[in-house]
Formats: sequence, structure tokens, C-alpha cells
Amino acid sequence: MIDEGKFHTQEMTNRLEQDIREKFRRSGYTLTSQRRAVLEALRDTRGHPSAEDIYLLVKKKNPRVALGTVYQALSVLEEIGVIGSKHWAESPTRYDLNTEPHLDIRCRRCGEVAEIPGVELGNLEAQIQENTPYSVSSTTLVVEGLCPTCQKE
Amino acid sequence: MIDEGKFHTQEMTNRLEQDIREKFRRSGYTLTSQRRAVLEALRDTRGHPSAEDIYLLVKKKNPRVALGTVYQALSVLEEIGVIGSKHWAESPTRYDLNTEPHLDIRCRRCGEVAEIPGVELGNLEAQIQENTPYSVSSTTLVVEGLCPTCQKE
DNA sequence: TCTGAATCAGGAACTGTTATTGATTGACGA
DNA sequence: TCGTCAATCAATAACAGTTCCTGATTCAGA
Ligand SMILES: [Mn+2]
Ligand SMILES: [Mn+2]
Ligand SMILES: [Zn+2]
Ligand SMILES: [Zn+2]
Repeated sequence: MIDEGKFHTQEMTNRLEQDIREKFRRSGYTLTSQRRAVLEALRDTRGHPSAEDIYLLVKKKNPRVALGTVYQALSVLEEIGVIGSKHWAESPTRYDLNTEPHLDIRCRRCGEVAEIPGVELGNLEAQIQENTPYSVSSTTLVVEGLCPTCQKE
Repeated sequence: MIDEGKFHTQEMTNRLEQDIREKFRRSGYTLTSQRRAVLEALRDTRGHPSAEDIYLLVKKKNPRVALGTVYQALSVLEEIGVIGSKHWAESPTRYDLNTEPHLDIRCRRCGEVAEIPGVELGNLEAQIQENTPYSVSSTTLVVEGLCPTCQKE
């Protein structure tokens, strides 16, 4: 009998698995089955799902989870640096397994998010800091547009 | 007796007044007393108030206005290009009489917004468009930090 | 002055998210 | 292998910001 209750897959037992375990160990949080399931949902979509998207995916395997639990798990996962998140105005926050600094663009029409490689921001942060008495702590580029599919319509 | 019911001030009767009238005329919307009051509140704060801020200011002169009316007015004013708006995650949208493209920074602690002059974005938009199949329609720089006052604490 | 359309105030509804609750779990030591 | 107790859980209420809906009022144009 397969131990489905723990949402364990072979995919999770790779080199990243150790990294994730280590981050949990260091943080003091425990790697629960729900947190694992959220991580897997994120891995399966291979995209930039919202909390709701993830909730629906997790529910397929475990119909008992609550949306609040997903939000809780996401916040822990983000806190310990396993995932990242981005926010576009007037739409829910999107989560991302890619925690490196990078650009994402969101389609105004269908909401799909895609990564934009190869953009050089240069000394933008420094330039901003030079021109304000505030101490700058974050500068985020929020990019929106129309995805190829939506352009055709 | 002063015609306070219409929220008319001398300040409103300047060169910008004609511009605003023209924009209303062209749009087909009417310049109602509430819309005028919202515009004046924005002018008086000289900053980047939220809808709620504006609502409270407008209520001082006309206690009968509803928050919904302020939102309605703001949306019309933005649509016809009289005002602009910016959104920082996890805080209400801020409105601005400055409709020119420019950078604003928001204090993480007290919420104060200030403008950042003199930053050159260069060919950033073009660079982004070159690196994505999406058609880019907007790239907004969301800048956050600590204002001088909050840095001291 | 009349009339239809625009606008209004007030409040309900909505979305995304966080906080609260009391029940359950599961890590760790004996 | 237990027992203990903090951590975590599901469920649901509360929340903030905003939009939508309704019926009443206003107001521009004929
Ligand atoms: Mn990404
Ligand atoms: Mn500004
Ligand atoms: Zn699209
Ligand atoms: Zn501050």
C-alpha cells in the first residue's frame, strides 16, 4: 500500500529535497505533509500559481485541507526561503519556486505569468538611492502585458 | 453668503482649471461638486493620499459624502487623465495630481510617499520587450524604504 | 418647465488575506 | 513504546480595500 497520506513522491527525493530539509531544520519549522503538498503543487504547475490555484491542486490529493492552511504553509515556505512571491495590483499574489532575483510579466487578460530572462537593471537601485533621502529597501519592477495567445484575440 | 455648497475656491480658478474643464468636456463626464471636492482635497494635501484620506478631507466640508462616491470620483478623474494612481502591495492605492511618469517611494513604517526626481530609466522598457514574447504594456517601478523620520527610530 | 440620463448616498457584496478557535498531531525525552 | 506539550491543524470568522447595486435626486438640454 502506498503511503499517500504523506504526499510522498519520488520527485521530491532529489538533490533539492536535502536543501529543503536543511532549510526546515535550520528554521525550526517542521516539514509537514501539507507543506510538502504545497511545495509539490508548486513544482507540478511549473508556473506562478496563486494561493487559490495551489489550494485547488492540493485538494485533489487531500480534499480535507483548508485554504487558510495553504496560506499558512506558503508564508512559512517563503519565510525560510524555499519559495518567493510577487504581487501585481488587483490580482492575487503569485508564488514561485524560483527564489533568484528575476523579472516576471503577467498577462492583463488571462493572468498567465512568465519569466523574462536577460534584462540588465544596471545601477538602477544605486541611482534611486542617490536621489532620495529615504533609505531604499526594495525596488520591484512590476511588468504587465499581453501573452502571445491573448494578443491573437 | 459664500457658495460653500459647491466647494468653489479661488485656487481652483487658475490655469489648470481650464485644463480640467476641457478634459471633462471632452470626456462627456460632468464636473460635479463631489468630483471638484476630491480634486481640491488632492490639491490641499499636496501629497499622495489614499481614497480613505481623501474621503476624510472631503467629509470635513461635506459630511454627507459616502466613501463609494469618492472612489467613483477618483476613478472618473483617473480615466480622463486629471489624476494618476499608484499601488504598493499590502496598502491602499495612492492618488497623485502629478500625471507625468515619475518615481515615488513609500515608507514601510509610516506609509508616507515622496517623489524621486532625476532617475534615468534608460532603455529598460525596450530591453524588457526584447526579452519576452508578451507585448509589454506597462512596467512600473515599485520603490519602498524608510523615510528620514522613521530612520531615526 | 419637463424629461430622461447621469449621478448620487448608502449600504451590501466581494476578493484576497489574516486571525482566532478548539481539536489533533507528532517530535522528543523518559 | 509511551506520555507530554508545543506545534500545527481545519474551519470559520473577521478584516481591509474596493466595487457593485438600489432607489432617490439632480441637472443639462429640448
Ligand atoms: Mn518567476
Ligand atoms: Mn508622485
Ligand atoms: Zn494571456
Ligand atoms: Zn516613515
